[in-house]
Amino acid sequence: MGEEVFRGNHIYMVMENKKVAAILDRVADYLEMDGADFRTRAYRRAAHTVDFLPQPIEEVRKEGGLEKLPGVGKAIALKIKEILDTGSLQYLEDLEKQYPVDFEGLLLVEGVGPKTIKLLYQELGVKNLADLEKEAKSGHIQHLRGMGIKSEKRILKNLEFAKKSTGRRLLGDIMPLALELKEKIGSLPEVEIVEIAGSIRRKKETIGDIDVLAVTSDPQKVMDYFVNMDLVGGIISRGPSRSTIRLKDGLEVDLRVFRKKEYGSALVYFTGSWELNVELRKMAIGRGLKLNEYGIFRGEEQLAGETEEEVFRALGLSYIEPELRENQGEIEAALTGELPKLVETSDIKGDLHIHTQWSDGRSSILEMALAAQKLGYQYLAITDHAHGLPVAGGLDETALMEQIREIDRVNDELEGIRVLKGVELNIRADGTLDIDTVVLEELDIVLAAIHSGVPFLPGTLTKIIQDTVENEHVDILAHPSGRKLKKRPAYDIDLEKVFETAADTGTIMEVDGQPNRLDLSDENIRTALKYGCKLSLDTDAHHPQDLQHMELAVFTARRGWAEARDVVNTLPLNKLLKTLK
DNA sequence: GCCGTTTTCGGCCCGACTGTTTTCAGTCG
Repeated sequence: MGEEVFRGNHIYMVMENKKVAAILDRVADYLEMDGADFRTRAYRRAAHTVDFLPQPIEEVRKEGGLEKLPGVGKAIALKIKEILDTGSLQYLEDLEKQYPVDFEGLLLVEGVGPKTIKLLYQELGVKNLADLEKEAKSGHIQHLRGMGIKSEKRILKNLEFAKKSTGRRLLGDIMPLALELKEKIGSLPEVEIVEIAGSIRRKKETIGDIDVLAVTSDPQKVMDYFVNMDLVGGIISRGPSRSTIRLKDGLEVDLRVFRKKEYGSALVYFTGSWELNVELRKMAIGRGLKLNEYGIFRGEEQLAGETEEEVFRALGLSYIEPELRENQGEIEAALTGELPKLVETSDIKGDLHIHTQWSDGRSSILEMALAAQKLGYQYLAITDHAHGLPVAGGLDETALMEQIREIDRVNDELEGIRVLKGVELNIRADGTLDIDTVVLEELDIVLAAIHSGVPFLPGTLTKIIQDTVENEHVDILAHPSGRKLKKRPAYDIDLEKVFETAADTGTIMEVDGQPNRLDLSDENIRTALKYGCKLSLDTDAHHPQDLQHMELAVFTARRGWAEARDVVNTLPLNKLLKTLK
């Protein structure tokens, strides 16, 4: 399963689940063009199920479990089988022939949806963004049914953004901006409460837009301020309770205003996820209630709404942390009181993956240690690259021994924090590690990782990683999947096998908090925990400021249902050292 | 197309905003 794609020296697995989900989603797009409301929804739901499946869809199929998946019935199960067998879906190809349009591109244009795409294609033959631009500029669109001059102008304007759209942004890049917006809006005296909702609050690894909620006595004034902020590039819509702007850098921001007694239900609703909202509303209906962003109602009477807690309680649920709200089992856990007590940033006692000037970092050992001390840590591990990674100016055995002595000196200088001696080994194509074991025995902690540019033979990686995990000197497998967000997918590794081995040997799986890594991913973390693996939440810092990325590692771990007891660097120093043996 | 402590048939989450409409469709979240 999984077709192999060669790119440079790397072999990537095209993930079947994502592919199947994308095809089902595209079918939904086409169905939506024809206004097939509920069939559209059915395909979307099935696509979502497959997308979030914790195991390969092929496996489910082999076990005969396709039709047991939520949202998958006879018809869609058959289509999934066809996709797995042939790599494509005849049904979709027929639809594509009927409407040969660049759906993905056209949908990027704000305000253009499936119905408009159909209209544009049938009336004007618009197939892609270039066609759309041509027809809009020549004034043909304004004469279409349901269109007008304003629609045409809007399309032209939004086309510019669509053309340079970079898609979703990284959580780590967006967070500072979101917090700045929150602060600006919160600084108005009329604003009683302001909060960032949406996928940022759920800490998803990539973000499509920013959702802001505010409670205020003067909505008019707040909206005025919002659409006129200096960051604003354009106003998409504006109303008394909701406005949408586009920032100068292209990102969309929504502001919605509520009354205090609605705030909790509004926050639940606009935090999402969409899938969770659907479930919550169904639960409300099942209890003879109605749930919307204004509260939980029996008839006209609002039973709950001011806080999230009371909204959940009214549905018989305990409070669900935003990071868990993906309709991935958290409702069931909330019903039975089995939600995890998620790890928090304040639980973290140290950082176990840090680089310095000795390899490709920017700062000295002492500078990193002082920065770590400021964060209240008890320890940090210096883990510079070993020499097998020439691009990073890695250390050989001699240099590493020298660094060990330097760390001793730094430790003598410091009080209240301990610098651990470590290294980040590079795993070679033949599976060997790039530092002699005699030297490894001098270290407190050993990380091993795959790095780009190593020409592994197809199909060998899983075994090599398993061997690495079994190596008695290796404590932590760093950024295990090797993915880089928006850049490259994970390496062709069967992580479940790796987790199984790691749980056996006690080797720790890293959650790397670099904004474009977040590796392991939330889904991977949940799987690793099921196998009984321990985690280390690290920053892979190359600069003192990078130590702040611990938050991203924690967010990701929380999305993976991790508790403090699953994470080794929540341990105090002495216990950590025992764990590392 | 899916699904069932109302149901194997008849439901399927729901509201704001815009632009085009004389009462609503499309889009978005």
